[in-house]
Amino acid sequence: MKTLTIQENIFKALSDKGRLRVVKMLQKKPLCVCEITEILKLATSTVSNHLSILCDAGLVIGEKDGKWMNYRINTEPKNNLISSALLYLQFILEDDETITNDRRIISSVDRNVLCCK
Amino acid sequence: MKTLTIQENIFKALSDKGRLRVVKMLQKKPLCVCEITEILKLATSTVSNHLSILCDAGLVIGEKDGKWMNYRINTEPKNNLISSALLYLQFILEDDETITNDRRIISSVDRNVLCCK
DNA sequence: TTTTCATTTCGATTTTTAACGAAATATAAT
DNA sequence: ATTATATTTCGTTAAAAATCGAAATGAAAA
Repeated sequence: MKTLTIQENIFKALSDKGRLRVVKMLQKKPLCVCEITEILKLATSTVSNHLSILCDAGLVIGEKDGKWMNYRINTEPKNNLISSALLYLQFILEDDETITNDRRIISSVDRNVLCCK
Repeated sequence: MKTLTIQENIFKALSDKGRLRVVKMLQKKPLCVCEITEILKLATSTVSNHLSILCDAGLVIGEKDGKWMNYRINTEPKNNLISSALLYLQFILEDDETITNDRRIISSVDRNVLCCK
């Protein structure tokens, strides 16, 4: 059976506060796991899992970029349910305190400094 | 603190398959708890809880109607995030098997027959 | 006013989801 | 080749959500 899968996945993917923050960050620029980890203050494995959920929902795309994985908003969604959801996500939460703060941080950090320990 | 509340509630509210089905049913006509219970095949208390979550999210309105509570889609949302979410919900899942079947049932049942035991 | 009945609230249980650290993987740098 | 490091996978634990039945509520019907 298993109907409703696509939409269910989209809403489920967005029902987590952290994942919503990730989407709103990626709207500004692609990010790697360690950058997102630094901002969300979660374990790397947790962030990686969140990203795979967003990818499964079709909202986000992950691409290898040298040492890193670059995650970005899916710009060519197969499904118009996904593209309309992404459109909706573009204009919500723009003035939210957490979102604007997250974006301020990502615009000022250097991946090479942030990720190397 | 507690930012992201409104949107979080909307997505959380829609992240449950049963609640999504309720919204899609209410798009066709207002329904009482026992009608929805009959279709979702869940306990009355569970359905009542789902409805309160949808109401809290601002997607649905509950109104006393004689013996019953009528639940309907919120037609005058205060928030444009809610109204745009409701707009989005109008055109998704229209050809989904579960949704069309739910709607077929609600259009053919009589509340007075269905609810009196 | 007593009964009936639709709905809600409550308490408990089960299921699902989030989170973590450790280990595995894979790739770039040395 | 070996080391370093970014990410993923795995196993476990903790937190949140869904579900139920029973009891409470409240309004309509008798």
